[in-house]
Amino acid sequence: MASTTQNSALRGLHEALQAIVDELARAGDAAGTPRVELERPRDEAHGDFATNAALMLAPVVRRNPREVAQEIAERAGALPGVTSVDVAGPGFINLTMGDDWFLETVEAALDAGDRFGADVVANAAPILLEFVSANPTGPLVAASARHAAYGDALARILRHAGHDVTTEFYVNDAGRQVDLFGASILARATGSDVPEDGYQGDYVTELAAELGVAAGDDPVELGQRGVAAMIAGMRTSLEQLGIRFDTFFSEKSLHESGAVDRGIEHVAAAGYTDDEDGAVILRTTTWGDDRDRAIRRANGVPTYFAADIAYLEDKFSRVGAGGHLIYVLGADHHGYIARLKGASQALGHEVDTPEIVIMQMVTLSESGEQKKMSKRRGDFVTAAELVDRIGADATRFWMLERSHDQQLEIDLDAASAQGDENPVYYVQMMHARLCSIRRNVEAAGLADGDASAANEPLHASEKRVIKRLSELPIVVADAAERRVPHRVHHYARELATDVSKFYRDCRVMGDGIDPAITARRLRTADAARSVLALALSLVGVSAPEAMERREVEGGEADA
RNA sequence: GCGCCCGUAGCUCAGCUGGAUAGAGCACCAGGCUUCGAACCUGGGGGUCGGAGGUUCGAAUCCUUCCGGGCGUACCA
Repeated sequence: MASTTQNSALRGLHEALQAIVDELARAGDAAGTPRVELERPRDEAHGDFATNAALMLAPVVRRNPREVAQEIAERAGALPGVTSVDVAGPGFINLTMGDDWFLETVEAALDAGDRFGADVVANAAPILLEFVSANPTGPLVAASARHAAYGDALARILRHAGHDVTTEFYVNDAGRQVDLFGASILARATGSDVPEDGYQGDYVTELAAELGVAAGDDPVELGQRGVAAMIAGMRTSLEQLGIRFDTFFSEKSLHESGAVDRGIEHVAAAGYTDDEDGAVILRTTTWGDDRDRAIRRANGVPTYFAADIAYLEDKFSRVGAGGHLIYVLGADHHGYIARLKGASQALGHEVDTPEIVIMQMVTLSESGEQKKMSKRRGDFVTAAELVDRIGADATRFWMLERSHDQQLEIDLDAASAQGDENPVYYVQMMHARLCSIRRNVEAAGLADGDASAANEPLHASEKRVIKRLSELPIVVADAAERRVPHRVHHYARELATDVSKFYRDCRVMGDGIDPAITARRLRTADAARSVLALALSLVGVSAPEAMERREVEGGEADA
């Protein structure tokens, strides 16, 4: 059982409110019980937290919302940490918390350390998470960096939330495209024309030189060697981003092991296929696909989709009963959803698995102009170039700035800037500043003061930081359940902003500051530092203890 | 044609499992450094949440429809 320490005082409050509502729902003979929300009111005058519990419950028990609110409020007022409750508007319940509650929250965050908000999911099923899976016929492109940043952050968040996660990269090292790649390499090496639909980029020429290609080489074998080289390069690019996959899964291995043939037999034996002029067709329209799909051609060769079926079956066997599959696919793959889910059911699995997340496109712009990207023409920005230009932390931070179902445009001018335009440095700076405060307090020998002797109320800015800290477990749970790592990115920025205000209003040490206040504020600063570092780590961004001092621009200010 | 995603401030976008006066960053204007890091902070201007209907006590959020943009629609991989 997860301890309340890890789950924070806020989660405890949330659960207590839910319990009150559950009870009133039962008492009111309601069919179900609504899920109540606990949120931060926009206006701080409304209290520290607010809940829509009464507004949710009222319709279920067919009573007046304000009346229900009054009833909930009476009970909520008795909850630990709550100092006052009031009912406002149509039936909002506003809660104000006492200083003790805030101080406990700080201690809870410090006790939990990097396990704060961990193990928050109820059903921690094992998850096999596949992402990137870029075609190995070229280098990793900048767009793939979005998939990489998203998938890796999601894996980190899911693990923190309690899931056992395996990350996987599916390598399309089989089929016609690999042969075509080999033929393109050979053509580049020998100076002949690249085949139609072949790969044109300069990287192919470079690769040919690297591989020491000679005129008589076998294009098929060259294709395999080329793929191996591209995968090695992708691994390097991913590692520059701090991303390491648990497994690279070879499509070719499915063909070689006979798994593809077995998959075809499996769905055929289940009675879901038709023979069409010698080809084997899977009736995916049974499950909502807009057309049936060939899995074996008339010439006997299995299609790409047949390998997908075998891969799906292999994944199911590895993740085990109760396990869960997540595919992260590009927007240009949305047509796969129906057929993949169809294949899953043809194999006898449940409807809602595998889960497919569609990532929208990302584009890069510079000087107000969008950069074109075409892999065939070889005209693209690689992930490695992007990282060289703006750095790994900025790449990951920017790639996670937006929801995955939103198209994203990254302005390279802003992303490579060292100043205000670049929020990643703002967040890191706040972390460095908190580290600096601790260093200063330690140097002054004030780090071990008695915080409990502090006898003035907490400043609003200090309370605001602590409220934000208390929300991390909820943010993690939400980001994990809804597969939205950008929530954690935004959380980190909000926390950084709160830290900045705390820094402004609550000097930790200095002349005239009571040592007890110094001790208490240092606890808050330490907790904020710990949670900020944790949030950054969940999105794969580093939390430096110090940053290079930035020189004053120009210098003519004094002139 | 059909299918999926999107349309919120000048720009890039949060908010979308319905709730209080629609937010952030950037850009713009005006201020602020003798003390823990100014990569910062304070204030200001800027919105028919693409349009129109509907459901609801309440809609940026749900439904219908139209308009606009992206992507897809292979016995390619």
